[in-house]
Amino acid sequence: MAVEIRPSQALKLLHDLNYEMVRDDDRDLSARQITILLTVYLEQPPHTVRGLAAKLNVTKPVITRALDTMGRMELLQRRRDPSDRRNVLVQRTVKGALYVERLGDLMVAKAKELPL
Amino acid sequence: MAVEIRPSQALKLLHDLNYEMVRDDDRDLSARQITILLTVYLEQPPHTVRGLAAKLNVTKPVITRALDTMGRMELLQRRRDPSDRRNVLVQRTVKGALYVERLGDLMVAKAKELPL
DNA sequence: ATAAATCGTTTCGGAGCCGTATCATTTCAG
DNA sequence: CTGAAATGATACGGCTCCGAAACGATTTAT
Repeated sequence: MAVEIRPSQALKLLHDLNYEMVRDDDRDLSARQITILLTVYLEQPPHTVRGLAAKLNVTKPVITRALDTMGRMELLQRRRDPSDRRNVLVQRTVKGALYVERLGDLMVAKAKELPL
Repeated sequence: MAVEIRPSQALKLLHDLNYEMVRDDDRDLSARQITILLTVYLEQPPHTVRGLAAKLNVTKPVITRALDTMGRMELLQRRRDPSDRRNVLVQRTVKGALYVERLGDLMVAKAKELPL
């Protein structure tokens, strides 16, 4: 039981966070894209297209397209698996790491500002 | 300083929350839609199209379309302002209140499960 | 009364994402 | 060595959303 938070605080935190993301960025990531990004950055590699699709309960093209988009944004990158060249390994990037770090810091800051 | 949370916890919370929303719902709300919804439910009325557009730094048609979509979902409803019939007042619905409540509870539950 | 301003909606062409089905490449089994 | 299986990418038609511009309805100012 690490983090104690009340529903009204949780909702305000969620609001403030989304608000910042909508206001700052022109293009905001979808819930699916954020989930993919955070999965790659928080969970143990390796991450494959098939594995991510199964984990998120979506079809493979969804992952492929998300990798196209987030690859263009340089938040994630593809790497062919050398040991089985059918696989594509999804890996972090410097830019993506900075983005995720900024997101975590923003959330911490917003949580600190919450009223009792 | 109400809620203390570390960046790694914040990111995991964000991940888990988005993960649930992606897995459960077929159609997930965009960041913009969530922000509009929570603004209406958390901040003081009245909420107008123009006011919401200015607050979120988006164009008016974005709000109109979001109201179309979330109106079809019965999460929000439009009401003509009787005192100035040019205005549209954005109001809560029973279904929307339940949705928001469920969202807050889900976030509280996920926060509770976070590792130290 | 008429013109200007305000407000929300609609239209338009363009872009992104969806799921299904299919494809090329690579690996594995017989 | 050849055919089946596995993996990720692509083609397709459909749907939603986007910003800019134009529009109708209403209110306010002259």
